[in-house]
Amino acid sequence: MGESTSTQLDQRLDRRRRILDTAISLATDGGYDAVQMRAVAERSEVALGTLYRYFPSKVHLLVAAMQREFERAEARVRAAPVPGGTPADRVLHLLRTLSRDLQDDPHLTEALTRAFVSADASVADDIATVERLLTSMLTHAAHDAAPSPDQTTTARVVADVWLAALMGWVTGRTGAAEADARLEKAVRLLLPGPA
Amino acid sequence: MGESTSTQLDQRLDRRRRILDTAISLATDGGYDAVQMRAVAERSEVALGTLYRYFPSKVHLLVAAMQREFERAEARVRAAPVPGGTPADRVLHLLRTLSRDLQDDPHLTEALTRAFVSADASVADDIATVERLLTSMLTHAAHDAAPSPDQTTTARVVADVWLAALMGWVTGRTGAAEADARLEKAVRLLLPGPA
DNA sequence: GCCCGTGATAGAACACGTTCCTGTCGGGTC
DNA sequence: GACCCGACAGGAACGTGTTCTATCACGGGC
Repeated sequence: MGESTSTQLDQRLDRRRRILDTAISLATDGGYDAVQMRAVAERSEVALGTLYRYFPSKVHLLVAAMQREFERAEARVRAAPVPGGTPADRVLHLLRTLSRDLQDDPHLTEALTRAFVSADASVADDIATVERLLTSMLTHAAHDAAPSPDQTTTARVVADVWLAALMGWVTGRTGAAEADARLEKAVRLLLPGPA
Repeated sequence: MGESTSTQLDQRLDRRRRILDTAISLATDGGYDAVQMRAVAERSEVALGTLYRYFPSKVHLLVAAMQREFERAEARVRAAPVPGGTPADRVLHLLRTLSRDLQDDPHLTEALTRAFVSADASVADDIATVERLLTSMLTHAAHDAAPSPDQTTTARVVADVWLAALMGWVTGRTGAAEADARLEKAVRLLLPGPA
């Protein structure tokens, strides 16, 4: 019975993984609009109702996918120390790494960003998790030790600016270069670095 | 003929004004979801196709409404000098005024914010206009003279944080008080003020 | 006076997110 | 072994943003 229970759990986890994989794949190919719930269900070989049982909306699905991606990114960040002499340098290095990853998959970035910004109160928990992962990466890059409340606030401000830059880039309002420049400006204003 | 031409133009402008009024009214009552294109058309007494001729999408419509609201706000800001002894104080005063206006109409704020963040490349121009109005208000509050490029960048960063705070508030992720606190923190970090 | 193009109207039609219903199956209970 | 229950498959149905079609009204040029 222990075995059969774990098999059921395995099936459930496997379905969930397949769904998230499909969502990421469709998003990578065609962005937010290409992640159509019927298509996700078909390619994941689950019924539409089952998809909705696992993720109660398209936004939930994509934010969950974002969460998984961020967890992997955070693991990578934790694995190796962030290079750079000052907190500002290290944070910028981290942000540039993230930006590069994102720009490698523009459609995926567009899909996840659109989902993130169109999340409503019902997704607040998942959004909070993503926010925590991001600020955690930032404070880890800025300071080795546990961050002070003040440093956490600063990290959140940086995250805000990053989100806004991402939005500007996704909506074609600002080029990648300008987004980077604005981000650098903000970080140098906010974090200690060389004069 | 001069008269008839101007009559046609008047009709066009009047239709546009009616549509925007309706959108604002519906948004004020019920937020983003209540601004349904069929309802806007009916209450504005235009056909659905006409509505789409004037505004090619719901997002365009709401961003145009946002633009009109911001133009009015900017006129008010320009009309009287912003009180406060330091740039930081003045900017915070302005932001608090704006926040109060917004919190007076939470549904309208939700509607306009959702539209703003779900804008795609086809709305880039209107979005840019809104951004200009906002940064213009900010630099006007911070400095009397024409702003330097550096000051403009700072204003944009403040605008980014403001947008992020707005999103957090709209999505129910952060309370109004916390949003205000984060904004204050950011402004004091970014702008010159009392030590 | 007549014709034509332009923009308006009414309404059907379509796309996709979401909900709902019905039947089926596998696994635990007695 | 019979039974029951919860989860899933398959698919219809619904709501709303968006598009399309058919028709009409008006104002300017011949």
